[in-house]
Amino acid sequence: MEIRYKSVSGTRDVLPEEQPYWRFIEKKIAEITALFGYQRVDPPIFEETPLFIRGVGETTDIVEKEMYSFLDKGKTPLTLRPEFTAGVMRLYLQNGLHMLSKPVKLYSIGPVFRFERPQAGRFRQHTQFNVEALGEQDPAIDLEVMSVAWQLYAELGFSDLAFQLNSTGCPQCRPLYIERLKAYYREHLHEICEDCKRRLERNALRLLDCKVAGCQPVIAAAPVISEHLCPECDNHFSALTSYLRGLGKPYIINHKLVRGLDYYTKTVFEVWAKGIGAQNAMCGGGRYDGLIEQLGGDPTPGIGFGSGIERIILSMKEQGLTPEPLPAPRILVAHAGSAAKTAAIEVVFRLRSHGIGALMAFGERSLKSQMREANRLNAGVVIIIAEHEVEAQTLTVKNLTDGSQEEIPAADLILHFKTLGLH
RNA sequence: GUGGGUGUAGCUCAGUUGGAUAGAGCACCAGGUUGUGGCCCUGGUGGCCGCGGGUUCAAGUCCCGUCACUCACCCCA
Repeated sequence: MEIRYKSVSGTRDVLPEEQPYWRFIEKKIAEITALFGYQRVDPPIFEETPLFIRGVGETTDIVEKEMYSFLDKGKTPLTLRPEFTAGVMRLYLQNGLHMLSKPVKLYSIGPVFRFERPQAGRFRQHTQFNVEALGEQDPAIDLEVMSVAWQLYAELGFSDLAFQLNSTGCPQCRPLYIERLKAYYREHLHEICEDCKRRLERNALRLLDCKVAGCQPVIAAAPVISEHLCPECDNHFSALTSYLRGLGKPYIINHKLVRGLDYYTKTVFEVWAKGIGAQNAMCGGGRYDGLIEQLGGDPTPGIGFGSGIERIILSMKEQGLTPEPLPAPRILVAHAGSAAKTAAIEVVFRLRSHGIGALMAFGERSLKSQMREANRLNAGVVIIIAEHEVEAQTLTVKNLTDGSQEEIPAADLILHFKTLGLH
């Protein structure tokens, strides 16, 4: 066999063996969002390119070099969404959701696309669970949004979780802090790596999460943003942390936690996990109070997060967390002889029409082979039909768990299995 | 864009300092007496050894190139 076509770099196939993870996570998401009162929206996978340029930020890496952008046949510049937030904000404004009473609480789930070099826990197409709460500045909603993520991971079986938490300030206080940070770094220019020299001019906040060993002492002594917040941001942050303490949710204030996207203000947070390679964030998000106005709406606060499903699954596997199994038919119908095969087909369809899952043994193979198949498929019961059963108008029902078998009238088929509770 | 690692059966991998028809386990198929699974036994299907070039009497093995995958940096979920 010659493999002529293969999947595109950075994309992956989700095979049957991994499906239980996906169905389990989707089920938990549906339950938890319902519990918290979040409503699902599904924006399209592609939007006009300028939406993302404005929404994500012109100078971010995502916009500068990671977007899947193209012209359609009408020459309209389009882009496969690199994240959810911009599209959800567009959806919110265009459909008049901003006229609803606040907060408007929304979630989405689906693929996003970024042209990056793939590595462990990072793909060019990955799936995000995305939550947004719009129109509310109360720090209690920061807590609520974070708790959606928290509860999801907890119900999937994760333990010992802690939020990484920080505030990135607002347009009032952040620029002052950035100036302080830059001034500090200029005094230490000779001690930092080349990348940091570049960051100093392009994206100063990123200086704080450089991983080069030589830069660590400089980072450790750098000015800390939490000491440079304006009174409003400071109050917001301390209220949030007091709520977290009140609930007994562990959190770690991480002065080095910054977001790569321009729109974040005040609260930023991540949840870290093991088993996803050098990537540690299973979830990342924060507050973006200026974004909606920037996209043409009225000034509206907002907060949200994105969580990568593939990373959740990687981490579940790493930690040995198993999903619920998917339902599968427990009955296989085996047969020997052409009259028996016709009867077998009828039995399979009769079972299914009564909501009882059943599998047909295809082809004309030995009973032994069909029994092996039943075992492989994890069937609990095999119905055997051969010449004798056809003549006697009966069915042989074998229980694979204990090996017992009995012969029942063919007419009693449905009654028999309803009584067994196998449907 | 930069660096490291790896390319042998559907999957996980052996393959000794270059040497004969390229192997194992798993998976798949068949058989192990009349119409019956799991365990076990036997047999079978399945590989341009990533691709191209070079060195050599001889290349899966050595050299060069190339592509792919992978991990890490950058950045991010």
